[in-house]
Amino acid sequence: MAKKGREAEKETYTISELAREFEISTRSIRYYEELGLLSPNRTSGNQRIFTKKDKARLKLIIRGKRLGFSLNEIKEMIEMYDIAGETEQIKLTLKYGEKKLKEIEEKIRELEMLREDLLTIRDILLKRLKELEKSEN
Amino acid sequence: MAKKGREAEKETYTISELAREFEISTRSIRYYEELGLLSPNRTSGNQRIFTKKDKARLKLIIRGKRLGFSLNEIKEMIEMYDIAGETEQIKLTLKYGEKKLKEIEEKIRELEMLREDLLTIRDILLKRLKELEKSEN
DNA sequence: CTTAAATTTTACGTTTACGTTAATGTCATT
DNA sequence: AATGACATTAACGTAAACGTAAAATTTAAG
Repeated sequence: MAKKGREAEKETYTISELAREFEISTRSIRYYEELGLLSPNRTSGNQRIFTKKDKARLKLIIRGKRLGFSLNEIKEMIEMYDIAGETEQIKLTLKYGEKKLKEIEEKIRELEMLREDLLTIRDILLKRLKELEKSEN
Repeated sequence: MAKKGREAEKETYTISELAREFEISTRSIRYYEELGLLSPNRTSGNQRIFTKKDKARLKLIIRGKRLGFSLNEIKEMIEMYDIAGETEQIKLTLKYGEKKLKEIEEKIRELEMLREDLLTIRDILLKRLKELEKSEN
């Protein structure tokens, strides 16, 4: 395979590069590896090397966290990405995936309800504000 | 005011009734009160009595939790419901509300992305499954 | 009134998700 | 080969959100 014309974006990252980019600590990244959420390769000197895949995975972890999933739940979801296995395994994974999908859709619905609540409160406050400013004249 | 024809739904609840209904522990409910998220009245004997309002509030707390908000964030959001105060206070509250609204909308977007990811994985797994079942003949 | 079931406060324990040293090793540059 | 910046593991510490057990009321039912 011929080299691409221009330098490809960048193929690997150190732990601190990723930490900076995602605004988390290196400790967190190591902790995610400890729990099995990441498995970066190592240099001859035992330092972690993160590929684009690792980076994408980290992004997923962070997104999951922000959405209120525990690291354990995130791990289970991530394992879906790694299924290479047999029919039965795939079926189980699919079933689990459907469950997670429903949970996610439920979360979306709940967020939309919360959003409605806040919008209502905003309206109420805006009205009260108008009246107050009226009576200030 | 005349009484309604039929018994109204039920006006008050004990701590264990709410705990059962929401499938949480009484400890959690007491903890939420400790943090100031709830302020139920007491009987003459000092036991908590929860009104419908308290119940609605608890529901909000639980929803917030499921969506990945901390109890502290939830508290701040709940305080918006309680604003009776002056113009400046209302303006601050409105500003904070806009921020929260944006966060919520961002969460919705992220959940939708996660949903897309899972749907993609599902498709891939379904295809792989079909091929496996084909080759089993 | 008595008793069982429910509730209260107090207080220490636990889990999750990291923070924070400490002691040591690696990499890049001079 | 030495210096400084970055990395590694190990280990103890911490905040949030409860769990759990104990001892003392309170309430509901008989």
